[in-house]
Amino acid sequence: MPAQPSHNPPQPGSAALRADARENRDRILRAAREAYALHGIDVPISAIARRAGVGVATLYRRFPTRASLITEAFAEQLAECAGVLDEALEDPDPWRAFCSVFTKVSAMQAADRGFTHAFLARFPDDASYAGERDRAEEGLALLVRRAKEAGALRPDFDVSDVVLALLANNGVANGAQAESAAASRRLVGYLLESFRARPDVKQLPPPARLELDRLGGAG
Amino acid sequence: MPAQPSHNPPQPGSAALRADARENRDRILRAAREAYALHGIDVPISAIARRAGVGVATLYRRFPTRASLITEAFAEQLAECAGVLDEALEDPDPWRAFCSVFTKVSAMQAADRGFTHAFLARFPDDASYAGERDRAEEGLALLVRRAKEAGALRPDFDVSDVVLALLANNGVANGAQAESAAASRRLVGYLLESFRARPDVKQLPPPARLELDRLGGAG
DNA sequence: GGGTAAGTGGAGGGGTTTCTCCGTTTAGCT
DNA sequence: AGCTAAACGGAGAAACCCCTCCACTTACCC
Repeated sequence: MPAQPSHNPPQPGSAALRADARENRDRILRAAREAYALHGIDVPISAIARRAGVGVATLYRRFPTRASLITEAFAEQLAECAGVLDEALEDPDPWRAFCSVFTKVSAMQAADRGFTHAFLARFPDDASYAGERDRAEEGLALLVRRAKEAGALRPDFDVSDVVLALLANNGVANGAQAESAAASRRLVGYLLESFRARPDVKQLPPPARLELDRLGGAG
Repeated sequence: MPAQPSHNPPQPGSAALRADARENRDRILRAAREAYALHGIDVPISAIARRAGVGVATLYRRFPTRASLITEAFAEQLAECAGVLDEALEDPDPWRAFCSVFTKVSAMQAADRGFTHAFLARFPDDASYAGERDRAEEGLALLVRRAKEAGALRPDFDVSDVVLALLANNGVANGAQAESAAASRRLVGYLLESFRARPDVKQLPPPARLELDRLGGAG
């Protein structure tokens, strides 16, 4: 390693930063996550800077645009989602796997006001996440197919119904204020019950063409 | 009628207005409804004034605050909701009545982006709607009780689950952009199926304490 | 310790929004 | 037709927001 005088390990996103700058960067991300969880993504940049104890200029040097701060702040939770999916894909019981993903992601939505907006609406903007998104969609489709083949998930369930359910849960999570966790749990209970395969299936309205991108955020 | 020189009948909300003022008031309300339906309640006042062909000052004279314009603009749809409920209360089949209310209100939500926000969030602000709200809650409770007693609605259904379902549908309506109508129909289909009484009821998470007021809008 | 590039914070430009002030216009009664 | 109170519209004040510029400070290598 001849041309690398730096001796702090180059971590992704904060490589080759001076020690104080790195510290500030971390505090900004922490402050952003806290603020977004409490008040949603509409929190002004200045409020995040104040909470982090830095000036706005410092924030803007690390995160040149508002959207970049948002995507970075939620990268961790996005990874957690991917982990939930991976874990579920290893579960031998397809229905339990399906329930697990839906339940856990819904709980994350309910716990963090800004999560869904960042998760759904900011996805297409940043090309670096395109691969991860595709992988998630593939995994989800696999999960759904397995659950159907096992006879646990109703046959007319569409992959887009996952998005539908997440949007519905988002509406509850953002609308129910203090009760959002309990409300979300109950909605998930209802929805999982109707997703379950039954002998007397009734005709459903056709699925909507929902994509993970092209979704207008709410909240 | 000695002390009433006016000969235009005093209509609610626009009593004793000069002819041109009344005309403008109506055009403002029409413009507001159109704009809110298309773009949600975040549309700036100036855009509504422009669409109505009046100046901002004219708008502000009739509707002293932004919120007052919103409540007035949605008064009609609110009345439509009340009509839907009244109609359902006269239906001899309680389950059909229940489905009808949920389906129709959900369709209204999906058709009009700003509807829910105005409907839920603006309710408590204006005391004049308190009576109407109480009446709606009573009617809804009656509808739910009847449907349960008829053995059509599952026994552990809570009245707050109506709010839960409307919040969920709102999330879909606001998030699914162009597909919101189809998406909403499908969600309603799923939810109604899980609300229906069944022999093999599973334990649900407990209901959340949701009230029609105290709801943070998502919109 | 000293030099220097990297980092910092606050002031403010440019944009949007809600709401107000005030000089001008007009409906409607006589 | 003339008068007057009612209604009008546009400019702009006040409060936000996102983002940038620039004079000052500080970490880090020698």
